[in-house]
Amino acid sequence: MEAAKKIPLVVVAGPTASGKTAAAIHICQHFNGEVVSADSMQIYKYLSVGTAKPDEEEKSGIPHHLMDFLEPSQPFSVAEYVQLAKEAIADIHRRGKLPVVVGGTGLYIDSLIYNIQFSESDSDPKLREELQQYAAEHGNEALWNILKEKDPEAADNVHPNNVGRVVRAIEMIELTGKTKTQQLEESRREPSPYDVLYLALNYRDRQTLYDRINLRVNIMLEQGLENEARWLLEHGYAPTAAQAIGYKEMFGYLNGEETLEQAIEKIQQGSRRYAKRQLTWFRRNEEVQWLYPDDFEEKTDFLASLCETVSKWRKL
RNA sequence: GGGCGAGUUCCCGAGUGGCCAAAGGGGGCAGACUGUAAAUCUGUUGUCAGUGACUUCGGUGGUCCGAAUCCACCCUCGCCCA
Repeated sequence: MEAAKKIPLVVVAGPTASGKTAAAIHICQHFNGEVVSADSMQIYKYLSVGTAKPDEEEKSGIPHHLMDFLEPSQPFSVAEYVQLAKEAIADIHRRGKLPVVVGGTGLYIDSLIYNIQFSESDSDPKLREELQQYAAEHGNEALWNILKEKDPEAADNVHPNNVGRVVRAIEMIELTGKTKTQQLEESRREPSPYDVLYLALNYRDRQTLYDRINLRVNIMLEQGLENEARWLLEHGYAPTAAQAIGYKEMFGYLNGEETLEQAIEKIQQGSRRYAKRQLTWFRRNEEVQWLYPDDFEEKTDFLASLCETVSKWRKL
């Protein structure tokens, strides 16, 4: 009903190595768009090969936002992402262009497009430390029981072994005086300012996706993943950046703890498992429109079909 | 040619007469997910049928009420002696 007033926005999601980047750039070229990255690792500078950032040639002159702007020594969070992405989108829209949100970080995408409100207070490292310690000494169950008492509903939604989540739920209460359950509810009160076309790429044949992943890892190595990993090791990195697949596995090799072959295998396997988790995330969202490149003989046919989907949506 | 050791479910690996469809780990599959999210966590993993049945532990044949577990022969691999 209010759709006309909302900001139109296309999301191109999907698992790693599914072809999101190329698809998004294609959309931008045909619909006068600009890319807003929704990737928790491409935000970092210097981590380029390993995060599969598009190079200048691939970008084809399309502006890319929220990519390649943060030092690896800096931590980052969803809340910050949403804040920055909102600003970027508003700016793109103001200039009469179409924002195209591209990435595989489901949490970032959904928090952004469903307009999740994050509370002011964020985290308390000291408290986290204490709670972690408590779990280590008394058991995960014991810590979980504390949560169960303060916020039964939140407790029922988190497994005792997921200590990080249990800690955060308790932290939320300590920091704000409100339970996680309350805060979740409050976070969804603001309606979304966006009119979203939520696309996600996938392959009908899982093996095709896995083959693409394995191949891409090999290419990353040829393109200098090792050097980027070495750079990270020498210059230091925040816990956030330390999680990036490709780098953490290379550290073992660089330290002489394992062979290059072992590292490569781990990277490929880690990437495959990551892709699976991404699929689980996007699959549960009924709003997502799935697109399957392997339904088409030629890549150009797929891209044409993609444009058609976007066209139809724009005419609504 | 002789001696010894090993062959277990997708992989590694426990199991040495019943409590074994077979520990544990890996991998696979499925799921959860609101300030670390490329992270974290959960479930499941012989087949079929809903408390049961059926096929499996290199092969074949035996012993036994009963075998992955014992015996015989055979095959394959590893090490040692020729």
